[in-house]
This record gives sequence, structure tokens and C-alpha cells, in this order.
Amino acid sequence: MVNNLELKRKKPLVLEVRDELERMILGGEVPAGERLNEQTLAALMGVSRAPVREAARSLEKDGLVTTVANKGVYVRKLTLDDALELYELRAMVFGYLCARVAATGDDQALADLRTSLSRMSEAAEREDESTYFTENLAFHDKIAEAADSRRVAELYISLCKEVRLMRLRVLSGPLALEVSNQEHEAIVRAIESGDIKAASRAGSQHHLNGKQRLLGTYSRERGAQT
Amino acid sequence: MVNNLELKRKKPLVLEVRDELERMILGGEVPAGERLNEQTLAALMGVSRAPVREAARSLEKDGLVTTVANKGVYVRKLTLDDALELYELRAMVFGYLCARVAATGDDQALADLRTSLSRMSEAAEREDESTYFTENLAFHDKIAEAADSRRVAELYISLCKEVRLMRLRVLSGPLALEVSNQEHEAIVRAIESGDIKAASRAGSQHHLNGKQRLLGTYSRERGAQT
DNA sequence: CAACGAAATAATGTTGACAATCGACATTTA
DNA sequence: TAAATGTCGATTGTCAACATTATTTCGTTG
Repeated sequence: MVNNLELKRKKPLVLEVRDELERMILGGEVPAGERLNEQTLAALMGVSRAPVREAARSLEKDGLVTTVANKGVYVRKLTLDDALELYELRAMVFGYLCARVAATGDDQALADLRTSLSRMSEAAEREDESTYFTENLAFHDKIAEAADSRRVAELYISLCKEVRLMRLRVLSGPLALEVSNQEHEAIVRAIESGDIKAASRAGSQHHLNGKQRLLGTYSRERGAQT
Repeated sequence: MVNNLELKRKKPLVLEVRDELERMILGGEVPAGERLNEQTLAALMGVSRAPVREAARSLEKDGLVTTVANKGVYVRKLTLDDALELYELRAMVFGYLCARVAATGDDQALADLRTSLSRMSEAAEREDESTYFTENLAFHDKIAEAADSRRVAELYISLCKEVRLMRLRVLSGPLALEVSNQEHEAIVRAIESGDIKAASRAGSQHHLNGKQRLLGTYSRERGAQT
């Protein structure tokens, strides 16, 4: 299927290509470790190699691919250790962001977070994992934005994408959604109360719990195999 | 066989350009906010625009420049708030790295850190700020490397470069060097003792103190102006 | 005289062509 | 046979030319 994206290009061409590649990678269309062939992709998208090159460099900025000189760019392959480190780093950064939101105390942002919470709660009740997944991303993005710290927010969003390279559904099953959203609730409560330390802790703990869930998934898989 | 032939110096062209641009920016040859003209730089270095473009994108990855679509790349200009946030983020990340080094307990790495310490101590006594500056960078790089966490180490080194955009010499005066190195000593001691929590605290505190020194510099400048 | 707008200018964005490089396979040689 | 070397194909790296976009200039108009 040739995706010709020259229908209407309001956005810069590089961004179109970038988003398409990101979608392909995070969506699992191209497996981890696979090399991204410049001219193949360029032909596939109906553009020249330069935008593809630049898009690949942009993806490298987010840690989704790694570039090897004179060989090409490869979809990053995460080891379990890599993933665990990412979870810890992300937990720290998210804690920082939550603390900042608690410190600023933007009412509008808090209201938005509340609506996100209720949407996720609905999705959890309906056991609608897909919607929950989307709303979950939006919730975290909102906190990153409300923290009013562009640099750190970018880092956090980047880390979240990076983690998704593992392509693991740690959020599966109705119980997991419920537990996850209770943690979100705790985060928002801490932020509302203006307790900076508590917000930091709640934010960190949320992703650290995710790390434990990841470990649980792995040990279960190992147990099933052996 | 150790092949010290000059042929090995043939680095990829884009890296040459990248390093040169980085040197110009961190060295202050091009002021913050200045636009980097692609063809001017290309002509200056005797290459075409493509490597310059790619080098600029690489610098964006480290936060040294910002790219505006259809306008160009600009040397990043840090506000005081930006810098303070960077200091906090860097403190967190460095704390994490120190904790990891303490957890792994690599003897060789510890020995290297000790030699770094003594070199800095000598430089401090001689009030040789230039040497201290260089050794200080090396010390922090060694910790980043010893933490055996490539992704986080890259982030940390990137953050250090980013901070240097401010072009502030917070490490000036013999007293500052002495104090700074005492903090280094505390970090190494915590790592040696294998106390993870203490190592994390010592590492974080080191950069948080740097943040306070930065604030002191600014208030002093303000006081002098008014 | 101010304000608007269109042409001129200069920069980035994009393209296709060419050169340099790497890995694989074939060939030679001890 | 096995190691070393030479050749070939494929891919990335680099280049100069062209297209598009933003800015500046300058003339026209109310």
C-alpha cells in the first residue's frame, strides 16, 4: 500500500514523514532492530531522500532509532534493562513535573485533569482498553504541559514514546485499568492540595508501579515458558 | 595491534562540522539568539549545505540550537528560569547516575574517580581555574560512564552542555574551587561506601548547590547594577 | 503622509545525481 | 583447504541546482 501524502501538505514535509515513520515504529509495522532504508521509504512516501533522512534524525532525538555511520538507521531495540532504566528515569522526571504543577496551581489545568480522570474512569468501567490508552496518554501530556517547563516536558514525552518501543501492554485487564486510574486520582489529589512533596511522590510512584507491573509481566512470561 | 595511523583521523564530515559548530557556540563565538546561516557556514568550512544542516539538527538534539521552520536555526537563548530548571533536572539525573555507580561498585571506575579528585585538588590549590574546569568535566563524564546506563549518561552530558550556554563562570575564585571539590569528595565517599541513597543525595546536592551559586551570581550582578 | 501591496531579495526546503563506503562473494595463493 | 585479496552491488554521504517561503524594499494610492 503506497501512502501518498502529497494530497494536502499544510505541515512541513519533514514533519509528515516524521509522524508517519513514528506511527510505523510505535505501531509495530517495522520490527525492532530493522533497518530503515532511505530510498525505499522515500519512494514509498513519494518524496526524496532528504526529508526521510531528516525525519530519521528527528526520531533519533527521541531515541526511537539509532544511527550507524555509513550503514543506516535502525529501529531501536530495547533490552529489559534498558526498559527498566527508562521507567526509573521517567518516574523521576514525572515526579518533578507533578511537583511543579502542584507548585503553580493552575485551576484551568486542574479542571482539565479532572475531566481526563472521569473519561478514563468511564473507559475503565466499560473495559475499553483502547480509549483508556489514548486518554491515559492525554492525561500525562496535560500534566507535562501544565508544569510550564518546556524542556522537561519534551524530555518526558520523549521518554514515554521511547518506552512504547517495548510494545508491551502492561495495561491489560479491567483490574489494571482500575488500579492505574486510582494512581491518577492520587496524583491529582496531591496536586490539588498543593503538597509539592506528595505530588512528586505520587507521580514517581505511578511510573515505578508501572515498572513493577512490567517486571511482573516478564516473570509471568518466563514462568509460562519454563 | 595499536594502529596510530593518521588515517584514522578521517572522521565523518558531519561530525567535523558538528564539533566545530559546538565549539563556536559553547566558546561564545556566536552569541545566543544568533541565526546560523547555512550557506555562510558551509562556505566558511568549505563543505556543502547538507552536512551543515545535519550538524545543526544534531546540535538541536543536545538543546544547543532551536530550529524554526522556513526560518532557520538559532543559538538557544536561556532565560534564568530555563537555567534553574536545567540545574534541577540535571541534579536529579546526576543523583540517579551516582546511585547506579554506588550500586555497581566498579573498582576501576572508583580508582579513576580518585585520580580525578586529586588532579582537581592540585588545580584548586594552584588556583588554576582552566585546568579545574577541564578536570571537572572529565570527573562528571567518568561518573556518567561508570553508571553503565548509556541512555541516561547521554542525557546527562547533553544537559551539561546545555547549561554551558549560559556562559557563566560560577566556578571562580579559589574558595569556589575548594568548596566544589569537597562536594566531589563527598560524592566519591558515598559511592565507595556503597550507600546508594547517600550517593544519590550527594550527587543531586552537588548540582543543587551549583544552582544556588548561580542564583548568588545573579543577585550580586543585580546588586551591582542598581 | 501614512498605509497598503506587489515585486525583489535572501534564506530555507527539496530534489536528483554523483562519490565514498561497507559487506558479501568470488578469486587467488600458500 | 584456508587465509588473504580483489571485485561487485547496494546503501549512505555529499553536492549543486531548483522550488518554496519569509522578509525587505519600494512604489502606488487613499
